[in-house]
Amino acid sequence: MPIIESHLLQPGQQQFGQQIYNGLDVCLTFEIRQEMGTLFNHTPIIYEFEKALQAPALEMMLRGFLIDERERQEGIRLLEAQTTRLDNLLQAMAWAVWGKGVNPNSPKQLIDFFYGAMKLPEQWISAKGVKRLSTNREALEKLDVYLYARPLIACILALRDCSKQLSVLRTEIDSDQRMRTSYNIAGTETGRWSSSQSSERTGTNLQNLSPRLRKMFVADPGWKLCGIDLEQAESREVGWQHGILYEDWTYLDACYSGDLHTITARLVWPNLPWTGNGKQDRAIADRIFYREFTYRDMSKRGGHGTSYYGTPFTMARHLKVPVRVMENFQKSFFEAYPGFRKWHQGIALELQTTHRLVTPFGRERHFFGRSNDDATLREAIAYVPQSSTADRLNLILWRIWYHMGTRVRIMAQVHDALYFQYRESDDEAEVIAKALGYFSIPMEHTSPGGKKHSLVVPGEAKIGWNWGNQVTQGDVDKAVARGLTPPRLNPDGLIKWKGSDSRVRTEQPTGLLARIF
DNA sequence: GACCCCCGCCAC
DNA sequence: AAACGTGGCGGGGGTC
Repeated sequence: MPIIESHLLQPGQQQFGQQIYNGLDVCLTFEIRQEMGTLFNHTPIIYEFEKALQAPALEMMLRGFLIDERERQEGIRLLEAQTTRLDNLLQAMAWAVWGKGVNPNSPKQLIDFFYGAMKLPEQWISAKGVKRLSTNREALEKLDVYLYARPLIACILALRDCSKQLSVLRTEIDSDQRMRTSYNIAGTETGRWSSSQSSERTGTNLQNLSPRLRKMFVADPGWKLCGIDLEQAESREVGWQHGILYEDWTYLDACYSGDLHTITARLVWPNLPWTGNGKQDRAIADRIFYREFTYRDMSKRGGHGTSYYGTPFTMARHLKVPVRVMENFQKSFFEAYPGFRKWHQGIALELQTTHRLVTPFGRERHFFGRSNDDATLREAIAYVPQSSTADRLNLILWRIWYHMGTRVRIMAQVHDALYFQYRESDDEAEVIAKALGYFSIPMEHTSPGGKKHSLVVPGEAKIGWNWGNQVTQGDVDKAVARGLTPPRLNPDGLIKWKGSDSRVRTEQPTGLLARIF
């Protein structure tokens, strides 16, 4: 709260009032810093690390990401046309039902419409101990069995999807055609960054863009984009915990095997005719297990939830399979990887005793929730792998920023992936190899028997001229053959880096060269 | 009109 | 009884 109501002052005085306010604010920060000195009984390594991250974060925030205006306008045009078409349909149907229109983005109106006027069965959801009527996607999909509601539901879900995408496409960008975000380095419980609209109130969160919206983010003229993901980062951190704490290396070994999900499928369903041959076993894992789900699908989607103490009930809902199926899956999964039970119990014990966890990166977190509450336990179980992955990625980001200097420009951070651009005139293979070199973070462990183990999380690089994935004519043809809506061509999009790229940029961002040169 | 909460939904 | 974690944003719709 400003100590002087700024609207009561003249412009000159207003500035003075804000200076007083800012001055006092800085004093508070200073006092907190002094107190912190007495709190640390060790080198405040994470605090120093986060201070170091300010430089690359601020650089990204100042730089912004170039927007291809033509692509943005085209996206808006297509979505507006689709919205008009769908909304006309929806309103015509709504009038037929209750003699007036309905707003697909108003839960209140939809509750009146579906559960009142149409008398469909009410769909209740419960969250944080509160039950409420819902018209979210899951609720509407349950109403989809009523044939007369089906076209309405299809329209509403499609319209929500359109409006969600339009809001991102219409986000205000800065006058230099760049979208800027504000990264908050210390904004989460785990050490992940958060991202929100910029300090000028332009731009938006750049960490939750759906893939089809990413195409409008493009490399600067003369530059090319590289994105590097951490491969199975959280799973490997989980496997590492099982190993260093309980000497169970089964899960980490499965991660290293090259196909975690097929290995899991082998362990969970040992009586299938596995051969030990990678290709043949993959084919077996790709057989249908239940409805459209393959054994491998179950291992992949069920494994992640089970790792984080998901209940059979929730996971069954998520995968849309009977609870019984998930119960059997979990039982086998825990037998296949005994480290999970020990790890979950170990964390529960830690919550009861120290209320505190420390990650392999030295990040300490105190848990203030009730230590016998399942919700607290789930937070704690997720903490170490999620936090470690954040610190791992940010350490690599810092190294690339610090050591590669002006050769690269860091563009974005998305929790387990980073994006930078490099000059098209540069030696592409060398730049990427150098960046990948910074992904090495050695962690070693010697088992009681003397066997050495190490944690390795490789980086996987992609390259292109915009942030979308490449879409070729072949991809379009494939979609048409399957009767799907064909995706839009994107020859300049990201492709997996395999040592070279023979492409040439086909689309130059519009109206920019004149502005820059 | 400013402010706030709820809802739904996007990402990793 | 509750039901897998971490975030941020826009629209609706209420209050003041």
